[in-house]
Amino acid sequence: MKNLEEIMIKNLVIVESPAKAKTIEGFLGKDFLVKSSFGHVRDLAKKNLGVDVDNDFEPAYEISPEKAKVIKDLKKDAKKAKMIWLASDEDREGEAISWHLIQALGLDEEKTKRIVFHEITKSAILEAINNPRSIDKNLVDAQQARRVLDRLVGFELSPLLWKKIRPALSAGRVQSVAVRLIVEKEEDIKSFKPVSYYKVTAHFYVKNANGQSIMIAEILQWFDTRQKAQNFLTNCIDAEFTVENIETKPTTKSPAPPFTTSTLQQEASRKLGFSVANTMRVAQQLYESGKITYMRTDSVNLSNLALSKAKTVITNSYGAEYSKTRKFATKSKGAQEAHEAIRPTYLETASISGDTAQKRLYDLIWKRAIASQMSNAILEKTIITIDISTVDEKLIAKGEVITFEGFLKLYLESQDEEMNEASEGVLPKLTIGERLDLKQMNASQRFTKPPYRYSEATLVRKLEELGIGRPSTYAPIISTIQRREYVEKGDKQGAVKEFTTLTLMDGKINEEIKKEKAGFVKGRLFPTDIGTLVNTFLMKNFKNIMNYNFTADVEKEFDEIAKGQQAWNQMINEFYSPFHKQVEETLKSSDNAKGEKLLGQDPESGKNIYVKLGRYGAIVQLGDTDNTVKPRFAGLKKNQSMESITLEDALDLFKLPRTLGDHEKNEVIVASGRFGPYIRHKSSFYSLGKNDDPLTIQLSRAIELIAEKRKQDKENIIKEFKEDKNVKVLKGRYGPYISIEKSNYKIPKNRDPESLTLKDCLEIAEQIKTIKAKKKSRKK
DNA sequence: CAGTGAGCGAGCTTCCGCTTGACTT
Repeated sequence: MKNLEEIMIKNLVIVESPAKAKTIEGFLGKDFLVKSSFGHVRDLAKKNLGVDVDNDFEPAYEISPEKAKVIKDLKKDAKKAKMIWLASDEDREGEAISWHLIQALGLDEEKTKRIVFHEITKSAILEAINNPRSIDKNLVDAQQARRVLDRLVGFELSPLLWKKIRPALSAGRVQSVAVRLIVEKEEDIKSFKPVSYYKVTAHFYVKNANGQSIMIAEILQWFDTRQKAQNFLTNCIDAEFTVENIETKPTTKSPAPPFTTSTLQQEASRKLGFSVANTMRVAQQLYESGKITYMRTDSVNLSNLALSKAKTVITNSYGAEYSKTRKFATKSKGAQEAHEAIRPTYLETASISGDTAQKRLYDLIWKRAIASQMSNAILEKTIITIDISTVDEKLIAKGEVITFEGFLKLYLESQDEEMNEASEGVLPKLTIGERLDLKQMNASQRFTKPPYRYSEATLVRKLEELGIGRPSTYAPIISTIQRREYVEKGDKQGAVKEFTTLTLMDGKINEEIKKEKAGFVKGRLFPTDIGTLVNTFLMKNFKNIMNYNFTADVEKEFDEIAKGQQAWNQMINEFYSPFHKQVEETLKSSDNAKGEKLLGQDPESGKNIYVKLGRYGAIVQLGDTDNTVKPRFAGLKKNQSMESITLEDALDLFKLPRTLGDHEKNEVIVASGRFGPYIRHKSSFYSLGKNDDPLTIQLSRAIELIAEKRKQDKENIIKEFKEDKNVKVLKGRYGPYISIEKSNYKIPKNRDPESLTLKDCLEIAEQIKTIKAKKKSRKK
């Protein structure tokens, strides 16, 4: 039976994703075999440049090693099929995938057809089958131009960094600009000078249904000095407050469009605290289990089927007045819209089974998609203007009441940063001309805020805004720039700030100094020394590549190629000739790219002290390298940076290592290493505590630390063997393990660590070693 | 988990965009 089926394959359809293949196969019936290419199948040669720059930029393509099996299987199926339908995505990359498939599979054009659809519905697919076309070579060429340009930029700039700064660094059209954004944000924050101002608010007693309450109004103008604020309050001491005007106007709020990759990443970060990578991992699980549509998309479009389904769901759950069918248009630069927006596959399914993360992300996607098809919310905004008899300034109270919830019943998009405290709620019923009874008036000191550092999600938003990167690359970009150590994710500490408040109450003005702790923010992106250094180097020598518009500009050219108005290798030539010259000139210039900076002279020896980038990070150097005497080096501390370190800081760093004295007839030395400050004693190492300062620590404290560590080590011993002192069973951070000389081995779960014999230990170690060796050889 | 850093200079590193898999017989 199985054989019969295989022989009778009439049609082979190739899509990009296996989950998609499964769905489509269900629509098409038994005459169609649907397979997946798993994305691109060929790429430029991994070694060397992969592009022949002397021969019209001829690309050297090879089947990606991890795709060898895919190609082998597809070849087998293609041989048996009467017709092959290439159904990769309808965009530049998708067109190229189809073209590469023809080449890699050696397909006969006579029996090959290209079809496209951008929603996975039966009707869309049948329509596609009925309207096949041939490969759009112009679109393929646009992709080749994109690919070759990225390779040339990446593989010429990176080696330049290896020579000029340090090995294994990288640069590219996308990652280098992402780093630039973060470096420049940090510069903006550093140069920011907060300005203080005074904001005046008044509290009035008012009557409402429950008796008495308080209404808050504020002066829209700010006072730039304390004196002006105080003068204003003084003028108000004997003032009368009268309702001058009440303005009420209806306004509406519209729902946000359904999710794209970028908006999903942002909202999951704000509402669920997910990292970009986590969001994508969970979304992939939802997609593979058929719960949501494709999660890498730049489109806000929903299929007609989804629109009508949403209408039914909303009408049934909330009533027809809550439904409003909307078509959203994509705004973002360079969007290619090969897919639908991200939405639940079955809109009638409001919640799913799965783990907590899956449930929460699904809930977010469902609410966002449904809300996007709901009516506007209708609000009533009220503005009450209050006259002050003694001054010109007016007090304003703002209120907002929802008269029809609409989509707000379900979902409201969050903001990235804390909004100004707009106390908008229900206002009391007042009449024009009514006199108001003042409880108190405050003039409170505020400070303008520095720019916000990027989080992963806000960086993605910025990149998308600039048209840099694609839905499939936002998460990898973020991990690349962190893996290269250009950028670090860290927390922003909230600093305590003092501010002045003046209060007018019962005819008197009181001054009070208050303290306020600014919010602690998690997961911000900070540039590292090396990130800053590489950015400075690239900005100096490759301003054109680093330009925020570079991608947008070359995209315009890719579009021309796609329209057949320009040959792709001609476009690349026009870019490459000057670019390559730039690279060669930069290589020649004996530029000091290690960021070396003279901090001053050592007051004792008069030798120069520099800060620069060493092989393992930033270091300070005492003495010059051209002398016969070897200079001294010391690494910077964790919280120091090349940019801000001073001569005094550097001199402190050279005070280590220090000898504290003798203990057990051996010297006790304190020094600073890769993992922070430590004590060395009898060739053993002891880390300093959090509150110990290596510059001031005393011998007594060091002895204490040594004793503590010894005690801890003893407690960690589960088992020792008299026969072989090198083998031990120990308790570690990740559970019990076997230590043999300097290597550690995890104990299998089904073994009891207490009862292991020496022979057992050696056997376990041997097993783990052979498994590891196998894995290594397979990787190669 | 390990406590370096120049110089000498083998052989290595690197891009962006598409997609998930993962050992045996």
